[in-house]
Amino acid sequence: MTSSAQVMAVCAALGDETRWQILERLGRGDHSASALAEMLPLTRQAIAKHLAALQAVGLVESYRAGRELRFRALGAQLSATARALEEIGAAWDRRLAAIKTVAESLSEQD
Amino acid sequence: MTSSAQVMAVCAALGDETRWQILERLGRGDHSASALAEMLPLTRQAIAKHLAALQAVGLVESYRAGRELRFRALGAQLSATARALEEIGAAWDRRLAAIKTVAESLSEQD
DNA sequence: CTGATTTGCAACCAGATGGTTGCATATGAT
DNA sequence: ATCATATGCAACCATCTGGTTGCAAATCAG
Repeated sequence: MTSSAQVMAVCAALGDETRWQILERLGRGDHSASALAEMLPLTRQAIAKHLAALQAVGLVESYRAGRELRFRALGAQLSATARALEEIGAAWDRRLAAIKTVAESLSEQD
Repeated sequence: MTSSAQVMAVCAALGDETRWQILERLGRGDHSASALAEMLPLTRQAIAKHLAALQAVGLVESYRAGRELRFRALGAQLSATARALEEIGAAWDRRLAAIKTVAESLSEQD
């Protein structure tokens, strides 16, 4: 189950340009904070903070490789969040469709 | 088409507790900023700002009803964002699966 | 017209957040 | 052992952002 608070937290993590740039790189290959710092116009520490934020909501996981700590993008969390949003959106649309139906049945009095 | 920047903007809008509370109310019925202010422990102006943010990314739309301005939750934008995230998540998982396959074929040398 | 209600706008404030620099610590290679 | 490289931690800073108050303007009702 994906709680409502979890969905919000993941969205908050995804609501940042820099974090998306990091995720785009990680989506194509694992990298350490230092490696990412060489690809992006940012300090390693700034990137480390973003990676921590992403890891906190399960969008990324880390593993040691020698003396470096590599990060990997996790599709599972993203997909779970997507499904939760899809459901909520569908519920909103169902409500609107129901209202429209009522409006149409009322206008049948013409 | 849903651009990458759009997805980020929608996520940013969804990354806020108060905004979710507003959306939850709007998901069950249309309301004006003033009406929402009576349901939530917030000033009307605070709510108006949030509604503007939600409207800016297409999660909500407004219409006049007499002297009040009512807001309605739009499922379409939420669903579109969900599909975009789902695709990205799937791409990440495909990459991981491919790597795993390579690893397995290498270990067949035992 | 008058009064009540609702929206709209601007200024202001405190705390969160994205980013930096600097230094300490750990680990791999020679 | 030594040197280079990578991570970890803390302090600090500027800006963004969520929220407030106050007031003006528009609109419906009597």
